[in-house]
Amino acid sequence: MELSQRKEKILAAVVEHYIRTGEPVGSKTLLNALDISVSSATIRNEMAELAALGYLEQPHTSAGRIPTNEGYRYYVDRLMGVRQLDESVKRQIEAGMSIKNVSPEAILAKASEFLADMTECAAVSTTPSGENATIRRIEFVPVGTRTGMIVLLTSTGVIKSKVCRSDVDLNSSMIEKFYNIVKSSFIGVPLDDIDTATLQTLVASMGMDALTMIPFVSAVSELAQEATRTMVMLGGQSNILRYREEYGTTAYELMDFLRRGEPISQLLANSKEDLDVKIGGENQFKQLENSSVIMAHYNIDSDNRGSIGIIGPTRIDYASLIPSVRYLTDLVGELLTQTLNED
Amino acid sequence: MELSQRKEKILAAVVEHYIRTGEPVGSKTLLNALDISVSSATIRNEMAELAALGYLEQPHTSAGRIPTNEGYRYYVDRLMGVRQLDESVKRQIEAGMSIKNVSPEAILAKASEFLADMTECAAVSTTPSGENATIRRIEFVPVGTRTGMIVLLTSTGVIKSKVCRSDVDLNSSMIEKFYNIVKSSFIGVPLDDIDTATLQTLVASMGMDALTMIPFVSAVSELAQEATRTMVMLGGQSNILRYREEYGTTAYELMDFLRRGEPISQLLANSKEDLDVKIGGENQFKQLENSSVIMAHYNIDSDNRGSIGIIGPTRIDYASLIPSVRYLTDLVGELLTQTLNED
DNA sequence: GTTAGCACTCTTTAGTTGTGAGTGCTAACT
DNA sequence: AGTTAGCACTCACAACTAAAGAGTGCTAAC
Repeated sequence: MELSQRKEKILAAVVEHYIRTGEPVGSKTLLNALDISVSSATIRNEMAELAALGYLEQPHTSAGRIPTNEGYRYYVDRLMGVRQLDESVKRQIEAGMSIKNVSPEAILAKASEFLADMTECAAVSTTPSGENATIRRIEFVPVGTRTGMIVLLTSTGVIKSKVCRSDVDLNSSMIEKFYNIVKSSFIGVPLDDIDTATLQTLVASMGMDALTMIPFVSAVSELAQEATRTMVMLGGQSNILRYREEYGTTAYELMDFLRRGEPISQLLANSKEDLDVKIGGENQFKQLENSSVIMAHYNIDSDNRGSIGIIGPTRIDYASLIPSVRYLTDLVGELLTQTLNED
Repeated sequence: MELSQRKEKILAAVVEHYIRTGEPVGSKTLLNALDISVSSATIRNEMAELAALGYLEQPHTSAGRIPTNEGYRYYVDRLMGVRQLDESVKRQIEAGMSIKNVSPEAILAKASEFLADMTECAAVSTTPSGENATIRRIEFVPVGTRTGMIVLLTSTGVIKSKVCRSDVDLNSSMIEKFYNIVKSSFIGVPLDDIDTATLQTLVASMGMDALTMIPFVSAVSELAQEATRTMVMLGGQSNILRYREEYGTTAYELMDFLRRGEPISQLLANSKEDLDVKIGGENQFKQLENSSVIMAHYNIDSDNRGSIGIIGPTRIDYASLIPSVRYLTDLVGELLTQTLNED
């Protein structure tokens, strides 16, 4: 649906004013905000048509107009200036993310935290998906008479470790056996393939050694699962309360939804675009019907991607937040690429 | 201040009724709740005196009475029956905490999460303090041509690891040198002593090897710091919103306060009692002036203790939550002792 | 197509009134 | 002296009314 230039101008002004003030905007207000030489009556007529087209709505008869979800959508797709990010903001983001010598998880946790503070929204991020990753290496580090730490390194550069406990005292022949098992059954194997079925056949084939090896083998399996699972990092839940006005009593449901992680993970994974905006009901989850999500994706390599996003009310400041999310996401992508590929 | 038996009965009834309903309680209501053969007028007189003594207050002239902080305090200290925990609740807690093969952090995170769900309050826990802990062992696991994982094991059984990156390719002589440094300068050293000053003298004494060793040495130092730092695990922030009524707009401040971690850590550490209840303003932080904190401490050994607590409105159900917090904390203490002492 | 003008709608705020819960006090009772 | 019935009093709360104000939609003229 193509709108006249004047309608577009009016729609944009309504959206921007409403985003700024949270108040329905009337024809007179627009007259001031808009440098257009028509009267308020004309604007009223145009607004009435915009309402008929479904881009604006009235909370009640004698109030100004507010954008509908379709109104926001039109604005985001066609009207919003693709603002270039201020140099100062860029530097602020870079400063915020200048942490080093840390794990991918810590980088992403920091990203959520920082993005939440910066945008005053709730922020989420997911760890790299690591699809098709295989086990590159496994090490066993004895730390006690019966305990050792197993370190797993994936082909995507992720390192996971876990302490495990043997039922009997460790000795060098056991460790040797463990490394044999690792070499024959784990190295080069895709992480997804390490399921309980595989482990059972493996254990079965070990004969009388099985019992002592079980803790080690299952530790490897848990590590493999951890390395596969994309984790969701959540930051700034409390920012939801900044928008009490628009959320009312549903604030609790939203916070609870965010906490769950799993649906967020789906939400982010379902988006194929490089950068995606979902407005209100466009989100598949009803808990988000009054929220907008701005999300971007980072790519470490073709098999290894993740997402970062913010969640706020539908009257979020799209024009200035979208570039921030994009820039931060790109930056995190670079940081992760560095971290994971250097060795 | 010693109250007459009848006054105590009335105070207890007011507290319990108010905790249950959230409504100010009047003399007639008490008449029903109390199996006492006096008239409402007598109760009114008694309540007036309790108010004069500072144990009760009136939101406004023509409303019933609600307990003051002092009222709650008297109730908690002297009136509340030290209820024995139901067997079913015990089993519920045990079931909730039956996770195995995980790190102390994961146990405590789970404890916060579970306790929050169970009590419908926000819950916090701190990792063991590890005072006076020393470095027991350090291992280096090569994982790439230039990267390796350093594993640090403390005398208290805590294991921390970190990936670090060398500026040059690793070779066996470097690793040997690293182990020499470890043996001479780290093993047996208290974690607290590993500060930047010590490291500088250490690096200075290494002469020309210093440059290549710096990443390793500083990684050890970071690990030592991580192992010292008590972390705060937070669960169920969203439960704050269950008490919108009592928190109103301060809900945001409270959530923000919880998120900070550091003050929580102080709060928990400042309590010397085995189990401690802080009511409203008894807390040193003004963000908690409308909240009560129930906290308990676990002891792994004399140098190694931590805390678990819940935070809710002052009209929290002390009688039934205190035993739950205590039981869970004891259980976590046992779990951690097992985890940390077995090797 | 645009605009001035005006009646109309509907929210918001303030003011009014009535109701009910609950108190505090007094005087009588045990 | 402690207890109780009785009653006047207070005050939040809800329901209602009135006035104000913002903003619209429509009509008729430009």
